[in-house]
Amino acid sequence: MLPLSQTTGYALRAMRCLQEPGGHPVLVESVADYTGIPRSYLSKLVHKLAKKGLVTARRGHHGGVVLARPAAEITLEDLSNAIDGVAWQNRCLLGLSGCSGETPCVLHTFWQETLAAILIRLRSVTLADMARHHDPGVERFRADHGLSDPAGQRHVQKQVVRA
Amino acid sequence: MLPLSQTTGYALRAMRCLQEPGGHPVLVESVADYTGIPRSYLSKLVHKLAKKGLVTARRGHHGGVVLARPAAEITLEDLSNAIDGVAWQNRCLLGLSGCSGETPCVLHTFWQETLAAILIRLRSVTLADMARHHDPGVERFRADHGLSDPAGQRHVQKQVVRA
DNA sequence: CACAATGAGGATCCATCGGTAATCTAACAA
DNA sequence: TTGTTAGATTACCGATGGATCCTCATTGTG
Repeated sequence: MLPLSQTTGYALRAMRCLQEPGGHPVLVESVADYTGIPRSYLSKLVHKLAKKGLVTARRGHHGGVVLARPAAEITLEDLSNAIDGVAWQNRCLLGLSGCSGETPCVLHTFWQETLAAILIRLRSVTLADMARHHDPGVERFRADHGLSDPAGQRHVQKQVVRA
Repeated sequence: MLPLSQTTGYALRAMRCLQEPGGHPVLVESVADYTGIPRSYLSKLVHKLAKKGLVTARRGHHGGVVLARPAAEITLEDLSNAIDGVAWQNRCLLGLSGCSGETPCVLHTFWQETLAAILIRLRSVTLADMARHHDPGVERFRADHGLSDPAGQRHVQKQVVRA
């Protein structure tokens, strides 16, 4: 019922390897080799992300994939919505089709507050935040592919969530 | 990756129809008819809940299902754990098998805090809380089956969750 | 004991998700 | 134009979750 599928994890890992808009395209194959994500599956995933406007893909010589927006403007929520959709945010916890704001089920308010808290957190983390976190693997990858190093800081921004 | 499957919703709806330990057993078929949950599927679900020690089922004449613990001592977390298990609580958001407390991924702390917040909320709601919420449907069901009315208050206890 | 009531359990079906492989097609270079 | 290098597309496989049907096993009643 809740999202954040394995594929969303793939998307996160893959997009960490990409350049900001205008930068050098990276091959799907390179990303697959480095991350361990199956190539064919990653190819479809990239295509999906392209359709959602999160990345730009070009075929042929010097083709590859680039971020379609600055990393600082791509949140975990964007990824989740692109891949898992938003249907789960409207589903009744009890599975009642008639449950809504006007005719709420016993747990309607409780559940909506829970979902809101989750979404706030997902919205608080961007790709840029992830890049700021020290990660030898990704840094080596970027170096190997002649990509810019986005930053040097540590740790994802600490967040406080209230119901 | 996250739990709270459709089946967990079924379990919630079904267990709301049951009596406290020592009370009258209710037929699986009655619960199925009232809730709309498919009988055969509910039968298996009840069996699973029985194995997990949440309900007691007896076959034959005057058989049926009863809660194995007081409704006030059965939380949403209990239901979730019984049906969806706890594996999702230990999975890395990025899907990295090597991610753990000692070798955390970029989002390890963020994700653990998110899960903790969710669990706190799930732990804060009991079957008894749900019963206190006014619900004509369930009340009619209980009356039809000669079951006690657990309370008369309204609304699930308001919860505050902090990261 | 025989029968009826009632949960337990097996076989099977269908949709979705993760995954694989082969082929098609756009982009560029020589 | 021809060939090579990419991503795009299609078909298909296997595992899992939800669901159905039919039969088995247990429990109480007369």
